[in-house]
Amino acid sequence: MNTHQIHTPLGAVFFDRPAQEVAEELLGKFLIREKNSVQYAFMITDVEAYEGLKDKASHAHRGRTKRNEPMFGSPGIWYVYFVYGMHWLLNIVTGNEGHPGAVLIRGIQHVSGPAKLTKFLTISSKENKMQATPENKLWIGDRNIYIPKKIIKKVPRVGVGYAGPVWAKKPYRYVVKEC
DNA sequence: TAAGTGATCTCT
DNA sequence: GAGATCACTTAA
Repeated sequence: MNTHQIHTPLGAVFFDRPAQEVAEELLGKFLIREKNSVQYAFMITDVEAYEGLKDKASHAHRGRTKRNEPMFGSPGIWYVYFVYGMHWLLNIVTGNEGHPGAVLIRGIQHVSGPAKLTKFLTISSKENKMQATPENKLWIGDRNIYIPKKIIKKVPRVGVGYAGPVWAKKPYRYVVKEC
């Protein structure tokens, strides 16, 4: 394909860092989906970080299983899993191979809610473990937009009460404030 | 506020 | 193999 590339695709270098750092910087980046040779780009506005084995809210905290295996994989692959019998959730894997970490993409402009997002972009198990690259028709691009720290809200993650008071309260959800 | 829905994980 | 749980959404 010979499309004019206005976004720089983000790769392993960007994602091989702590999930909290990647999460915050993902705000203002673009989630890009290609359908029928057309690229659709949406600015990321809401994310959550899941970092390391110690994070009790993370799927990885009980160690490696078949389900959470992608979290232990190389930075910049997708971790897509099924919950509540009906929803797919999209995560990008962070940290080096063997170190479990991921950022849940909760919202893009005009689509709030992690399960609505995957439905809207037709994301499911097919994307699990795939590299986030243009070739795979689902990736994250940088259009060099700067989100001022002032308008980033840091709040507790959603639906993680089971993690206990300490981990449930960590402000690992990053949201771009509405203006 | 509660139900829907099924894969996954943790016990027996 | 059984039972509980779950990074959610929608309708009431």
